[in-house]
Formats: sequence, C-alpha cells, structure tokens
Amino acid sequence: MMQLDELNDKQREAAVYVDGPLLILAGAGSGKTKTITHRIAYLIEEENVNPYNIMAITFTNKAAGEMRERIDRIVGFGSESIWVMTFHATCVRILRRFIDQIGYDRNFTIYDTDDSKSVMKAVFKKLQIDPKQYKEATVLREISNAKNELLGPDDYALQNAADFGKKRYIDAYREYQETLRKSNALDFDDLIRLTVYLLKACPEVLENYQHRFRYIMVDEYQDTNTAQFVLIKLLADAHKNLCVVGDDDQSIYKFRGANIKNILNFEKNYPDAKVIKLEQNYRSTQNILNAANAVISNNTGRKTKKLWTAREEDMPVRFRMYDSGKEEAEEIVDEIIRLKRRGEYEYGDCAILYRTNAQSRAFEEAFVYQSIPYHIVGGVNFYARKEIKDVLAYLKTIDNAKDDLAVRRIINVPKRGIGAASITKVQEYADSRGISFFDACTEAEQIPTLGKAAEKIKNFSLMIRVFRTRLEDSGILEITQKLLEDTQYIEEIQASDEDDAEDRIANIDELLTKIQLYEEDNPEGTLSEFLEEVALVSDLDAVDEGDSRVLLMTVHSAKGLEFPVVYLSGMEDGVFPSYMTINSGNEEDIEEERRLAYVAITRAKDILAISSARARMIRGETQYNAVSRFVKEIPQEYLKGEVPIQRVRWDEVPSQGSKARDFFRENPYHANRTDAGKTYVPKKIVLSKGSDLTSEKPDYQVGDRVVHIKFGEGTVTAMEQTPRDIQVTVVFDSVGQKIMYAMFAKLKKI
DNA sequence: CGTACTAGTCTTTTT
DNA sequence: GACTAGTACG
Repeated sequence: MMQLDELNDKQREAAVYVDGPLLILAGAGSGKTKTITHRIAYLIEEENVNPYNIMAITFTNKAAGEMRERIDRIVGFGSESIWVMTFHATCVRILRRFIDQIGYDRNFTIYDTDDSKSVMKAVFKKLQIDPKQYKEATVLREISNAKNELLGPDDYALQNAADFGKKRYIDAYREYQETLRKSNALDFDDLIRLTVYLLKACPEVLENYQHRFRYIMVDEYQDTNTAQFVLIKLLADAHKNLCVVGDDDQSIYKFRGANIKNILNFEKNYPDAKVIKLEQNYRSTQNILNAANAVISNNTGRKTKKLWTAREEDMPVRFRMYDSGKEEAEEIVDEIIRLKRRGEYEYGDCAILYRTNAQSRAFEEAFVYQSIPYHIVGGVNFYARKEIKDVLAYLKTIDNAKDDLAVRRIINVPKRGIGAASITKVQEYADSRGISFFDACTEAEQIPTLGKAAEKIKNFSLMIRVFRTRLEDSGILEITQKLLEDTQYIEEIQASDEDDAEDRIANIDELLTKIQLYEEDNPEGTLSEFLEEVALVSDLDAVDEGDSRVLLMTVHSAKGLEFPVVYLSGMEDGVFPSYMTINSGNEEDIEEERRLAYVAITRAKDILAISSARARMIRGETQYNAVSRFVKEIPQEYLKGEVPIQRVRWDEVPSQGSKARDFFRENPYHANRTDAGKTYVPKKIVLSKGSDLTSEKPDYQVGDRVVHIKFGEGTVTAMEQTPRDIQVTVVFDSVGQKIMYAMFAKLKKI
C-alpha cells in the first residue's frame, strides 16, 4: 500500500483524481513534482494502470530527469516504461519512427539556433535580401512564431498574402524550409510542428499513440505554445485523461511563443475539468511570500491564488542600493564570504540572479578576485562553442551525408586549402544536379572549374567515407579520437596562439569525457542517438545538487530551482523590467516581466536580498536608472532597506526631470523620508564620467603578482607602452606566458 | 587563399 | 565592451 499520507489534503485530492481532465494550479514551491509522482504511483498501484500507458511531459531535461528519478524511487518495478521526457525529446522519439511517412529521412539532424542562423544567411544571399534592410534574427523569429502557431510556409503565405511588407518574409520562409528539407534537418520548432503534422496526416499513427497514452501529465503547462497545446490535445483526445500542472503567475516564455491562455482557458477547452489549487508553500518564509504576493497582485487577468506557509523563521526581505554594478557585485560577494565564514551557509546555498546574461561579468570578476568558487549557468552553451561545434560537425557529417551545413562548416577546418570560391563552385554543382553538397564533393573531379582544389576536396570526401565505414565496428569515442588525430585539430588550435587556446582544448577534452560517459550509460547507443541527445541538451542541465559553488544565472534559468540564499541583483527600471518592455508601452509585456520578478522572489527559501545600482555600464555606456518599479511594489513592512546615505551628499536641486531627481523620487526609501520633497544628488554620479576603471593606469608594474579572470595568478615580466595601450607580459602559474593589453586584460594586483 | 584590421551590432529571456 | 562578419591586403 502506498504512502499518500505524505501529501497534504489538496495534493492528495489531485493525486487520486485520475479520470478526466484535471488542472492543478500549483503555486511556487507547493510540491507539484511530489504530487505528480505520487499521482503516477497511485495510478499504477491502486488503479492497476500499466506503466506503459503513462506519459509525463516537461520542458527541460532537468525537470524530466528529476521527475524520472523520483518516479523510479516511488514506483520501482516497471517505471522505466513510463515516458518521462521533454516536449522536444518526445517528438524526436515519435518522428524517428514515423517521419518517413511525411517525406523526411528517419535519420534527420536537428539544427540549433546557430545552424538556423547560418541557413538564413545563405537564404538571404540566394534571394538577394539586403541584410541591412531585414535582420536574419527578425525573420527567424517570425518563422519561429509561425511554426509555433502551426503555420507552414504555405499557410504563412496565405495568411499574409495581403501584406506587402511580409512578401520577403514569405519568400525567406519558403527558401529556409526548402533548405532544411534538402539537408534532412529539422529546427527546434519543426520538431513539434511536424509531429503535429504527422499525427494529423496519419490517423493510424495518431491512433497508435492515443491508444498507448491513456494517462498524460504535462508539467509547466503555462509555458505551452499553440503547437504544444495541439499536440497534447491530439494525444489525449481518445481518453481525455489529461492532467496539466502549472502556475499562470510563472508564465515567462511568451517570447518563445508560450500562450498563457492555454492554462487560463483550460476549463473552457475541457468543460468538465476539475481544478485544484495548491497554495501551501513549503519553501519560503512568510515575508518572502508576502513580497511575492504583493508584487504579483499588480497583474490583471490571473487566476487568484495566494501562497501561504507554515514556516516560522522570518527575516525581512532586504533591499540595498549600490553606486555601481561593480560595487554591487563586490559587496554581494563579500557578503557571501561572511555568510560562509559565520558558518550559516555554504557557497552552494547561495545563488545570484539577474535579468540578462551580460550582468554576470561583474560578478565573475569579483569571484575570481576573491578566489571564491562559482559557476555561471547558461550564457554560451557548451555545445554552442566553436570548437565543440566543429567536432560535432565532423560527427554529423559522418552520420548524415545530407547535412550540408555540417559539411561546409568543417570542409576547411583545419585549413586544407579549400577556400570560399571552391565551396561556392561545389555548391553550384550540387544545386544544378540536385544532389547534396557532400555527394558533389565525392565527384569533385567532375567539376571542371575547380582546378587544383578538386584533389583536396576529393581527399576530404574520402576521409569522411573511411570514417563512415569505421563507424561500423568502433565506438563514438574511438572515432572522435581518431578524427582529432587525423585532422590535427588540436595541434591547429595550439599553433594558433590565441589566448583562449587552452580553454578550447580543455573544452574538447570535456567533450571526450561526455562522449565516454554517454557510451558507458548507453552501451547500445548509436552516433545518431548521441548527436540527438546533444542537440537537445542545454547548460542548465549540468546543475547538480550538492554543488559547493555559488550559482549565477538568469531568472529564466532559475525557474524550477530553489536556494536558501538568493541575491536578486540589478533591480532597476531599464534592466528589470527591461528597456524593451518599458518602451513598448504594452502593459502585457510589463506583466510578463512582473511574473519574472515573481519567479525570482519565490526562488528564495530563507534569505532574499534585492539590490540595485545607481550607475551601471550597459553596452559600454554608463546608465543611471531608477529603482525597479517591482521593488516599489513590495510594501515597506516586509522590507528592510539600507541605503548607503554617507555616499550621498546634499546638493543643489537638479533641474526638472533630471535623472538624479527621478532616481530619488523613485527610490522607495527616500520617498518616505521627511525631506522627501527635496532632492539629493549622489556625489559619485556627478563625477563618474571618465572615472571608470578602464581609463585608469595599471596599478601594477614589472615583478608584481597579478590575477587574471581566466588564467588565474601570475607574475608580470614586461610592460611596454604602445600607441593605444600598454602591452603587458605575464607568466601565469597555470598556463605560462601570455602577452595582453592592459585595458583588455583587467589584471588585478595582489 | 589566408591574415589582419575595421565596422557594425548587440543584449531580454531559451528548448 | 565584446563579438562577429566583412573587407583590404599580402
């Protein structure tokens, strides 16, 4: 008999309500994963449902992995036949089996955002679209939106036929999709869209899956887009045993096509749906929850819901304002050191959250300076790094001969004397014959205009084909190692004497380790399967419990996670909420940012420290922003703020509408002071122009010990004045001698 | 064909 | 400020 008594009343109600549509509105930290896992256990143990008939869909691999683990623990035997996967992985699984029915090859490749951009670049060239007039990113976003709405190129053309402004978009979408098809490639959005297309086009495939998935659960339902909504609807249509879990207040992916109406209108779409709210929070202190509730209550059109907790400890949320982004970072790092020293918290208990990835740099510098272990989540995805993409492109070329993009990427990497001109000629030949780029390479001697390059191209093609045959009796790791050896790829990096050569080689080593781990975990795994897994993996998945480093990440990345101590930084109007949303003047956009703030606040268990900076460098420009409107929405009684008054001096009244004036009027702490009508001018702001660290002379000289953000500690051996900057030579303890510009290197004396 | 320098863009968030 | 694509030159 299973343990339902671990659940509270509402959770239990949700766990045992198994027939028909169910909407679980689960507030932050209300134990939704626990509820879902118990529900699955209940289905199997009490309702005698075959695990084979159950499916649980999530958005991130991390969420899927976590759920898988918890299900395995509670269900035990048979749990492996439950589908616990992300939307994308689910679709790949379906497509790998049936995509040939809609005219693709079953060993299709998956293009990431980078690949899509390359394709679009080629499309622009081919259609002679002026990249100054149209932006690739904009066109891609438009296509992505269309795909999320299940519009193929033809549907899109039809829908926008009357709009002259969209003419080029229509052409670009057509050509883009045609290129993908020729390359036997699918982008992220295609994975969902084409699965829906397949299920609609092939009733017997749909029936097969409908029959199989008698019970379907969807996590983070508020983040589903139209395509995902339709996919779920199709799959659940036969049995209607659809349980969706979500929180409309945590819908933060509108830019990715998420449609908050999917959750708000669930009861309309499923009139007999049962709705259960989970409002008890097991994570945060009451003060943190009060702050979160206060902020989110400013949004309209929510499903009302109020989080409460039984937790007693109650430390007010703290707000602090700093002079600059740099000071903010340094002070926060100092504070984390103090928390650790006092033995209250470990580094791994602390997280620093920010709105944009660019904000991580100031923190990174502060952490390096203090030698505190830290880990930045997100940013440049490991698999998006140049050297990793190169190696993967080799593997893709070996795996799928039709992936032109991969072939073109590595045909001259490392340099083998095949230049842009030759590549164009091969491409033209391929286009005229209607064959793939790689096949054209194989018959390079047939292309008369190539001249000497033909021989080189031929050799390249031969090498790939040799690897292809080798693949039959050697593992992925073996192939990759041989590949690196044959191509002298690592030697090439070493010879390039770029200052990140060591990093890049380390990255390749890490890739080899990942391949090895993959092969250990999946002894039967093929190269295709490995590449597929890699394509759907993000950096966030690397976050593991028990990490002893301070975590830094965007608020988006933090969704679904929790930390004892949270520093919510950069709370300024223009940063969070971002300029884009403020300028758009669209209240809906502001509401989305507010939900983002709500997500940020509710990540904290014990301590929440909010901060802002008076001045901040953004895109190489110093900006003075007001304290975020979201901070002002937190009532004073839940907040404790300390503005460093001593850094501020009483000065003349600035002219109407000046930034300094606005700043103080907007500052919640000054607003309530007796002299609130008057205005302060912070001294440092007036002086700050040109006083930035970059224009200062180095404070070190030859013989000094210095620390660098990447290379660690070293000794300065030479300094030479050049027209633009000072050239510094440093012998680092770990990586040896490097020559760099002082302005660029930002060395710190120790 | 490859390198070195320049100009332009980017920054909101990601599976 | 940082990165990238594009261009001029060797």
